[in-house]
Amino acid sequence: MGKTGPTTRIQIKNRNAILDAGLDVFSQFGFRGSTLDQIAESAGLSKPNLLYYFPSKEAIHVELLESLLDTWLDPLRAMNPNGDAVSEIKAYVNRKLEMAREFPRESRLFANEILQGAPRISDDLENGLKPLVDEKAQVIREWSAAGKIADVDPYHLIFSIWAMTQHYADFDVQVRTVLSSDDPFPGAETYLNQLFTKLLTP
Amino acid sequence: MGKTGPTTRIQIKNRNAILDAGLDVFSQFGFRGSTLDQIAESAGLSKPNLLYYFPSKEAIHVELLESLLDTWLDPLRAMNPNGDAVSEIKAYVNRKLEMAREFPRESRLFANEILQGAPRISDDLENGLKPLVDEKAQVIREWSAAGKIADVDPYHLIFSIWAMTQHYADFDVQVRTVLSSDDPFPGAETYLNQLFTKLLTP
DNA sequence: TTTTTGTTTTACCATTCGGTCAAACAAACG
DNA sequence: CGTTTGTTTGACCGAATGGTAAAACAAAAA
Repeated sequence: MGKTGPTTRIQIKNRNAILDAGLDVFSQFGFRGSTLDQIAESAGLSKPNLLYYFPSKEAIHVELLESLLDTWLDPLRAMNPNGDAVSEIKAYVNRKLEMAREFPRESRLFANEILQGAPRISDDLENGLKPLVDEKAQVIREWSAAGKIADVDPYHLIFSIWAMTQHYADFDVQVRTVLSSDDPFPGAETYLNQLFTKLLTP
Repeated sequence: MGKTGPTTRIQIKNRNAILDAGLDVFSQFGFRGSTLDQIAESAGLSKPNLLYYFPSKEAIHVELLESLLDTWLDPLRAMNPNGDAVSEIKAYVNRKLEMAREFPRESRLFANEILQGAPRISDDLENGLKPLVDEKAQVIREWSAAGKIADVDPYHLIFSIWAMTQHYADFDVQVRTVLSSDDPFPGAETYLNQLFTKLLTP
């Protein structure tokens, strides 16, 4: 794969297989705990073949993280400053909860990276996540000032949304142990809607 | 160290140094991502010397986790069924937040283990954590039934307390990036007290 | 068909890993 | 003192790790 070749179908297929396998493995063991052999086997390729598509273990990890952070922030981006304040925030909560259910591996990949000090995406946090959060925090602050929602710290509000929704993906094992493996998501949705209704209603 | 020797001062000192170093390293890289050399260096010992006090890498990890889970659950145990319902729950929240501030390494060690599927403490979750949570959930349910707090799902209430308090330890890097390295804990305490007051007041 | 381009495999390498062993060293005790 | 007990070290081992080289193989273009 010298230069930026023509990108054959087989390349697309194998790169996707590798990224999917990498997501499986990295999200479970973190970067340092994952091995190329694991990823290769999970992708159905030999290790040298895998390294034909990606130059290194780190390259797979970085590509996963960067493409992730974008989609991960989509629900927050979608929060509409001109919509109904309480509904917008609750819709954001529900979208985040939906992502925790649909993409638990992505959530855990991200959690692993942050837990370990975000060595590979601290720049993206600073340049991608922070400005967006600042912008949306300002929107929330204005909603508060206008009396459309209760007066809450917008940053900690956002943190609490992240924490409670991602908890169901990241701490899945613990949650299911406590709930005896019932599907936690229906109950979580009810609880979170109740919680944010009470918190935000002015 | 054959048998259960007399436990000299030097043993106590070195075992503690190893456990502290293990906590440092494991909490940052997870079990598989940590190496004995890292732990040994951090403890100021040679690797063979370290293995004179602990039979294996896993033994250090298990000892850390098991001694942790107990103290980790202390704040929940301390929730008094005969106290004032709202105050008891809010006191629990504050104790948990305090632990996240005082013992972030322990929080991250635990988070790492759960993230990776809790391979080494799933038994303790089942036999230690779950019964306690069941017991306290029952207490909360009775508080709800007696009209002392609002009607909330007790399990998801507990999950949300865990999620929001531990978030400040586990996602410390992200939180500090967003807040530009202000100490997040004072704001967190205010926010969480506000949140749980609104949620729980009947 | 030949040639070129793209793909996969086999064999391999240097380093790091968890862990062992025996010998050296230190402390305490008689 | 000498001996016993407890502690530390240096040398080492087999397995796993991330990664490479070159050749074999496949597909398509000429």
